[in-house]
Amino acid sequence: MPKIVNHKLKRRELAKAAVEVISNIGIENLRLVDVAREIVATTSMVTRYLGDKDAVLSAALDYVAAELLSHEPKSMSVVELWSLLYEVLPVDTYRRNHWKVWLAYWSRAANSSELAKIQPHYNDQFKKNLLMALAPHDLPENGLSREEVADAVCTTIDGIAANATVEPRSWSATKQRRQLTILLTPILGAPK
Amino acid sequence: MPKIVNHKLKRRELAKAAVEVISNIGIENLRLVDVAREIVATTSMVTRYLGDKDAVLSAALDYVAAELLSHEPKSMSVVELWSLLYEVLPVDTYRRNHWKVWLAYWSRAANSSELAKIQPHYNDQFKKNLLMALAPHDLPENGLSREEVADAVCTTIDGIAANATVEPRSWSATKQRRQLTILLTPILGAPK
Amino acid sequence: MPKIVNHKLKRRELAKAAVEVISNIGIENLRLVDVAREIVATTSMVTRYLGDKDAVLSAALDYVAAELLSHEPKSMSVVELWSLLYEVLPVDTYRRNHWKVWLAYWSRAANSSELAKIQPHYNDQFKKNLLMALAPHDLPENGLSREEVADAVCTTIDGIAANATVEPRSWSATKQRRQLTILLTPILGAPK
Amino acid sequence: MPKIVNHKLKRRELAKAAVEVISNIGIENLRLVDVAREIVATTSMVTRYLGDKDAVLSAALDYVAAELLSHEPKSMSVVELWSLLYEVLPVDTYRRNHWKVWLAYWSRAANSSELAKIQPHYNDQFKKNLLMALAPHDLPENGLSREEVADAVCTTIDGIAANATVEPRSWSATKQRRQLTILLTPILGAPK
DNA sequence: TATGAATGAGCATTCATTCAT
DNA sequence: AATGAATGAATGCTCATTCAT
Repeated sequence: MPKIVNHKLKRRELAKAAVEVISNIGIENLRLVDVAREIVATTSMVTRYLGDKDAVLSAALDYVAAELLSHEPKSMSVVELWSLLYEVLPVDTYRRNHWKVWLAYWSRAANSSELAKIQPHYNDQFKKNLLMALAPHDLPENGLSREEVADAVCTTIDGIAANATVEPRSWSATKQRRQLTILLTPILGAPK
Repeated sequence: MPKIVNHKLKRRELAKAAVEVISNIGIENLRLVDVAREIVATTSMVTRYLGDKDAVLSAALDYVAAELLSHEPKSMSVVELWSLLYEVLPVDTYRRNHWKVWLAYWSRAANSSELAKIQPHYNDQFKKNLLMALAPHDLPENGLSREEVADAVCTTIDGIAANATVEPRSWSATKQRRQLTILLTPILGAPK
Repeated sequence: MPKIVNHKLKRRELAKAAVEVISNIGIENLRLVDVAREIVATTSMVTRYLGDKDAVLSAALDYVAAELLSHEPKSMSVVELWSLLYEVLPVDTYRRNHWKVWLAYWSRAANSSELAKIQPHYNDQFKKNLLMALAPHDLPENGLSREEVADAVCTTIDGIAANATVEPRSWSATKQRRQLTILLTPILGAPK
Repeated sequence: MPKIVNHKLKRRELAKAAVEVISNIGIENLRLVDVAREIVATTSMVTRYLGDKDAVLSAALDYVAAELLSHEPKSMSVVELWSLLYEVLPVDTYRRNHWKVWLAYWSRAANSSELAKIQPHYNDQFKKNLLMALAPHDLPENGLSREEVADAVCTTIDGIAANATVEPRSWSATKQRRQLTILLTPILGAPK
């Protein structure tokens, strides 16, 4: 009987390698062979387990999104909520690398209806988790629907992340958190 | 006798073509020859006047940024300020195309210190204009520095634009403006 | 205890699958894995039972030739003879698929002495059957040897089949039979 | 000003090279680089002037068809007509090589509607020339339409050529001509 | 200055074959 | 006997770049 491999695991391993490569050299320079070398595999294995170049980006996105969505959906205190949001920002190399994958995705998705289909899936999930977290809280009286609040959170995070990923020098962790606080306090209530 | 060409004009013409191509097929698929064909020129002219692929992107970005910065820096009424911000959003195909260039830029700039140098230049200019516009106004009492206010504006616009460009279907012009209003009213004061 | 398989049967099964694939996608696009999938087997089984690509084509040819030669060699009436010839033509999808295998064979055999060896074997058999069928009949007085008659029959069938397989639209069953009748009546005598 | 090349001529030169390669190693083994080497060019030139692999076959077919159709369409004596038909057969290496291209075409055209479109074009032209050649003659009284006569000629030639190309050893020039005579005399009248 | 022919490195992709189990 | 994982050579095709005119 032949060797049996865990496909899911292999895919995950290769997806992680893809994240590494994309964040290091960028999607535009990504060669399948780079992804392969990252884990000492062959190009053929990349195409076998992940597929073509767009599929590689897809898998990479899936990998980083999984992390964003890794926390259990549950109601949480205001303090927990804010710390969750702070954690998502590209405040260190690790997070920044993940955001680079998002930027790469945005760029390609803008011209690929196939890829564009993917983001809503993750976004919806993230917003659903968010709404669950907010569930028990009284939000400031500002006449916003919960849906609008969720969108505002996503928007703000994306805006900060885009800038901070491209210009990490001028967007310190402190500055990122400060901006998040400025924009979302009126909507979520102060982090306190 | 050599033909005399207006370099500046030729560059601009080619840069516009580059914007067209990037927004149509994406930076990752852009070939120099596509840019050339857009205005019935040759590849050689693209490299002569613009340079390599990164330079083409640079020129395209310059072209779309020029529009953002086209309005005269001057103080303006609150109404004027808000309408300026509304106009920047990717609410129609034309604007969306311009934002696609920004997304392409973010993606590559995240891995090219050369390209990363460019954005701050435009951002600073935009923020300077913004501060000049805000100059005579009393902002809401919220303890923010003018610098922070300007950053918040940029951040919000970028966040909305990123989402709306990738998913134009679910981000109507109305929804974009509503989000902008929600996030910036506490900071700039109500548009009214 | 090793599983006992009927080699002959397995070969036949795979050969049939090869015919299917060749007539569907063409020999030039045929991948061993396609043949395998056709009967839910593995590539390894194809190579084990049939061999490499040329061997696969060989087996496919053998499969379709077997059908041509399936009728018992025997003397037959003129009516029977003509109906046999009519049946060989690519008048329906099934027959056309078989002829596609012959066309594929011709193409490769023209440059492979190995493959070229095969056809004479089938042709001789077919002609022998034909001569046996003709045995009791008085052919038209035209001074042809029996060998030449047999060649003429083969030639005519091949010529019609080549055209009708490539352009089924303009070669209806009626037209094929008509052409056969036109060309062979002077040689075999009228069908009726 | 750059060097200007005669595209038509270059295409023709490359098409000839393609014919050479196809007849030497077969379409299934044809690599673009082989075609290129044949005339000391590069792969890029092949794709530039001819296109992809199917286009190469197309061009090769066009080249050999041009020869078949090279004679001026005109009415001719019976003797001239027969000698024209004799000349078309694969009686020598040169002609056989051309027929190999047709066999390669048949094989692929059977599964490519794109390629299948091509043959009728040449066939119609050939038949038109044929009809013009036949115009002044009284054909044998056999109740055939001129169209049917033309088809019978094509069919016979194709049938002989297919066999003679695959098995040149057993299909001498004499045998080919003899077969042609046998089959077409009742239709066209004796060659004499 | 401008053209476009020619180059050739680069890369994704395909697929027969090998081999461990 | 059979599986299927892994390999890696092979190759079509792309495209920036060079260069002669």
